[in-house]
Amino acid sequence: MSILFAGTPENAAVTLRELVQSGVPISLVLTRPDAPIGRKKLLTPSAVALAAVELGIPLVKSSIVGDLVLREIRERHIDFAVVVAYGVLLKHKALDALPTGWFNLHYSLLPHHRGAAPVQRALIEGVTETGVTLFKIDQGLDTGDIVASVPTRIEPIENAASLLDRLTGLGVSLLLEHLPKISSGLFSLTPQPEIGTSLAPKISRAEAEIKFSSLANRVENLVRGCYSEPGAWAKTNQGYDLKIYVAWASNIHSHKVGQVTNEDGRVYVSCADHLLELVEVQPAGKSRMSAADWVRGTTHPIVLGSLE
RNA sequence: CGCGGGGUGGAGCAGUUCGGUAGCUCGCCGGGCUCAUAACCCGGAGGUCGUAGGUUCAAAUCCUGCCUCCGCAA
Repeated sequence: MSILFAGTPENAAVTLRELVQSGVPISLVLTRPDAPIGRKKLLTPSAVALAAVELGIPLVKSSIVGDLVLREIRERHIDFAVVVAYGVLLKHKALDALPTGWFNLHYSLLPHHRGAAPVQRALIEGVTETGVTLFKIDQGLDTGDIVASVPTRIEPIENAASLLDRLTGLGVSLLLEHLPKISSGLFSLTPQPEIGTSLAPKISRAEAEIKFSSLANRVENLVRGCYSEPGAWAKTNQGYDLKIYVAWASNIHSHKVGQVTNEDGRVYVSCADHLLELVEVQPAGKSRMSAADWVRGTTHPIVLGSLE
């Protein structure tokens, strides 16, 4: 038995480590190539690449599953692949290269939230339930037949980062339960429902801009969904952008939209209906800080949002 | 050489344009008022102003190099 693991970001690396620790026979790891990161454009290996090296597992870095990669796969007699946030769409040539197929762990209850940002979208939309789905990859975007899934309730305090952490754990359990079945061929495939499909593309910076003319809990959802990347943000009347990392909708009636007020040591910004309490923010060019600290240092009244 | 903003007592900032012995809002310590308090009053400690050099009678402030944190863009 020989399994390929394909993935790129941190939660995929966590999954890889857990699987290996539990004795899953992973004989090859596939990840995206080193990418330039940050202002200095330092070529940085992916989290999965680092994990593979650490675990001593053969590693292939490629964003194209072409002949070179497929040769590696054949040489190692890979039976099937587990894909967790690899970030590359597979063509049929690649899909056909494995006898049993490629299986993707997706962080939503398919067919909801197909695409790159299922966790963030679920939070932004304010749904109360999501989950993890294991499915066999076909040529579509997260459209393959389902092996298994597990639902979970979204807690009111969760953000994209903490929810992803939790889903990662659920995903590992789901894999540990079903990989043996896939190995032995004792699994069944269920086509995804045709109704209820939705797409969850990556969150753009433009989408992460807060409109304080919307309801406070909608803004809160955006803040939670955008944590910590890309980070919900707004323009200030001081000329710089402010990222808002943690904020909670209150039931206090709002004043003038976008106006920042300081009451009883708490910092609020007015939305359409209620005040949103700001907890943790980051002015452009500064480090993250508590909203109280941010307000303490300001010398003029602050208004958030585009001044139109 | 992609664009840009910072580094000032424990925290967040002002002061830098027009050099001249460090300020604000908090926190902390002590005391007071109070049934009590995160409220109020009085007092106190705490800073080589990132770092190295230069200009000057005098540098947080002007000039040069370096370190470092961060936003945008990729």
